[in-house]
This record gives sequence, structure tokens and C-alpha cells, in this order.
Amino acid sequence: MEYDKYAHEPFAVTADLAVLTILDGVLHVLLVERGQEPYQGHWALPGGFVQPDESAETAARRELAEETGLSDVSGLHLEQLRTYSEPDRDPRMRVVTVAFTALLPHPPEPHGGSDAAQARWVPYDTAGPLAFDHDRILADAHERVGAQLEHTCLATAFCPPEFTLGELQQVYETVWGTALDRPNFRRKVLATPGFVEPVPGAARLTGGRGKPATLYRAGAATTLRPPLLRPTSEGRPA
Amino acid sequence: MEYDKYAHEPFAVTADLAVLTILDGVLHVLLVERGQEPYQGHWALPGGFVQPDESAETAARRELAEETGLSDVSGLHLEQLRTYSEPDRDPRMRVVTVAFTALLPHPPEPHGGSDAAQARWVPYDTAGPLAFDHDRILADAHERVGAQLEHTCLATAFCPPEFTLGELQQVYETVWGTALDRPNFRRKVLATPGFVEPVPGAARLTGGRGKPATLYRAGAATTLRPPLLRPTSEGRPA
DNA sequence: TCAAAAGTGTTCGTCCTACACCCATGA
DNA sequence: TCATGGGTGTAGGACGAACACTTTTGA
Repeated sequence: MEYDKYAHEPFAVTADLAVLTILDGVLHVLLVERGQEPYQGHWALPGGFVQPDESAETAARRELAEETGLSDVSGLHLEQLRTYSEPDRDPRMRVVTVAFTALLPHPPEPHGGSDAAQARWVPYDTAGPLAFDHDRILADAHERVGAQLEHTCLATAFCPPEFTLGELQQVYETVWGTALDRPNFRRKVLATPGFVEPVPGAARLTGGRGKPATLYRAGAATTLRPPLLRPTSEGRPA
Repeated sequence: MEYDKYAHEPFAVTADLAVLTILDGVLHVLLVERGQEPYQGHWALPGGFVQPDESAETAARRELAEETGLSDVSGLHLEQLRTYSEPDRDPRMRVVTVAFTALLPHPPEPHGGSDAAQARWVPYDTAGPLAFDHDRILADAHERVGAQLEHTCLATAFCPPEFTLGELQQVYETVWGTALDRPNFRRKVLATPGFVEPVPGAARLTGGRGKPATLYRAGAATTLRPPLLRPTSEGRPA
């Protein structure tokens, strides 16, 4: 190992975020329009440099607060995705990016942050092409979240503090892009101890019509055993 | 974003490896004894600085070759674990570490590499305490590999090119620390298309006694659907 | 002929799937 | 009273857990 801090070409480290949410039953991602070169005018994932006194996680949470304008991001789900370190990712210099996924319930209207021209929620399917290798990061984030839904209780992170089982099911259907059988989904969720717990006596009307649905809160469990596998789209799973 | 490369305190980026293998039915990890301060004389995970023209993946593979002395590491399983970036991880300077897990079949006798006093295979249970935050990295690697065995075909990475189902089962039992039912394990593996494929007409004696076992090769599949869940150790899974 | 390891069969329960059906509410 | 969404019931099949049993080898 080396002692001279300046012996090598310096690395910059950034924390970039794939912030996902569900708007009107459609998966959306938070994007910012770049205000400067390179890729000026292109859309990109929000993020920024990790400061000397921060961990990448801390930096990611700070950036999340800045970009979304949320006053309290402490309770939001934030998870490290992976690190992207190819030498030519950024034409300016050597940049190593630690990518994170963040999941939001009811998202706020984002306001263009300090270093971004503007920020906007964009439907996942129409996002891209993005700056740098952010297309790949976003695709990795989607794949990861989809996989996590299968064997963790992550789906509640997309929901407000109190939610109906119909809303929870919509999270699965939106992220996976498949329809699920409602009775079976409900049984599966309720049979998993600690996944959700009912709010006593509470119910809410959802679509303006229909029977009011019981409200639930997220439970203490984090893992889902046995898992809730997404339907194998006929035949051999990929 | 900033343009001045030297505006911030420089970050160093390292690639560290949790190299796992199975020796005599016991999970082992490759450790190096540090030859210099800090933590001189302590054991640590092998690794080193990412060079300016390398990705973290490339650096990890280079380090793996150097530490193990293997001439061909191209076919070995190497996977990014996560990135550790707390500000005080290294007393000398700001070091961000991209950690990897590597899985080896029959491991070679390691020879002390260039910058390490010596390298050695250590049983997983007796490893530690290690230098820096390597105890945590190693624990994360073990947890990750254990989880991967459940829903990927990763286990074959621990096996030589041709192996018996008994050896494959031993991988699961060793990493998970639990016993599995042999008939059921065999059926499960064979029922998963692409997990393993038989080597025509080949068989091998394993323990000196008993019926020779059919030999198998790793198949083309990577995911395991439905998964092969580790036994829930009585009652509620963690 | 015995021990050891591979491989096969069978039973039984549990879980998943698929539907059909009932309930409560607003229009 | 109809459409809409929430909630319950149930029959059938697939899968997994447990364990008995057969086969093939070396000692």
C-alpha cells in the first residue's frame, strides 16, 4: 500500500441515486437536466460528489433531500446498488460512482436544485437515453428492486404510512409489469408474519367507489420467507 | 459538478477481495498478513489500489491473480459485494473500498505476494479479528454468498469442472452450516433445467468406499427458480 | 459379508393457483 | 340497481419434507 496521498491521479467519488416512485399506477424515476458540460441539456440521475467528511450513504441522503426538497428523508428507504468504476465513465476525470436506489411513497413536486437546471419525475419507460452510463444504472436499479420485492418486505417503502392491500398489490404489479391474483396476494401477505399489521378500525375508500378497504401499516419483518415469486412469463424463466 | 481535479481532498480507491473456498469440507478464506503499518502484523483481506487505467473489477481480478498465484483466473467467479466508504476506515487517508467476493474450487497454495508478508487459507470460523473493517466485509461476503446459493446456480463455482452431486451438496452444507436431505437435494438439482448436466458415462469414487458417483458439469443456467431455500432453523426465519 | 456412499420410491402434508362467490359503497 | 373495488371460500394440483429401501463399490 502507498502512503503518498498525491502519488496517483486523484479519483473523484460521487453518489448517484435512482429515485423510484409510483405515480398514477406508473413507475416513475426522478431525473435532473444537466446545467453544464458534459452532457449539458441531457437528463441524468441526481447525485453529486461525496464530501471529505461523508460516507457515500450520507452523501446520497443529502443529495436526496436537496433534489426532492423533502424536509425529512430519514425514514425513506435508501440502499446501495453497486459501484461503477470504468475508467472512461466521465470525460473530465476519473469518477467512481456509488449508486443507490431510493424508494418514495407519495412524491413531492421536485424543484430544480442547486446544481441542476431542473428536476422532474419521468415515467420509467420513457426515461433515457441518459447522460454518462446512467441508462445502465437505472436498468440495474429496476432489476434490483424487482428482485427485492420477491424476498423482502420492501414494497411497503413505496406506500404511505397507512395503505390498503390493493395499493400494496399495485406496487408489485407496477414494478413487475404483471397482474397478480388479488385473493392469493392478500392471503400471501397476511400469512407472512410481520409484513403488514392492520390499523384497528381504520378503512378508506379508494377509487371513489366500492367497499372501503382496511388500512395496514408496515410490520417489523424485513425478509419474506417463503418468497413471493413473480409469475414466470409462460415457460422457462430467464 | 466540479472541474478542478485537485479541488478536494483526494480519494484513494481500493479493490478488496473475500476469496472463499472449501477445504476438507470447511469454508476457508484467503487472508494476508500485513507487512506495514497500519495494522502491521494483523491479518486482512487481500486487495490493493485501483490503478488509473483500471476498473475496480479489473483491479480485483489482477489482485486475485497476484495473491493466489493462479495463472488463469479468467474463469473464476468474481462478483461485486458492495462499497465501504466511511470517512475513518483508514487512518492514513480517505480510502473508498469496492469489495468483491471470489469463489474458488480446489485452491492453490498461496505464496506471499508482493506487498503482503504472507498469504494463507484460514478457516472462516477462526478468521479475525482482521485489520480495518475487514471483519464486517467478510461477514457481508458470507451472508451474500449464502443468500446467492438459494436462488442462483453459484454453487458450481465452488466445484471443479467435473463434480459429483455429493460434492455440490457439500458446498451448500458448508456455506450454510446445515445438513440437507440427499434424495431431495438431488431431485431438486436435477429438476432445475440448466443447473447441471451429466458427463456421459463418467463416474468417480469419492470416499474410497461406496458406489461411484455420476459426474456432472455446470450447466448454462444462472438463476434458480423456484429457489432452493435453506432450512429455517426452527420457527421464525430471521 | 459388512460399511459406506450413491441412487430410487413413496407417502403425506403444505402451499400455490384458479376460479366462483359474497360484501359494501357511490352513482 | 348497477358498477366498482374489497374480501372469503374452495377444489385441484404441484411441490417439498421425511424416511424406507435398493445398488454398487472396497475392505
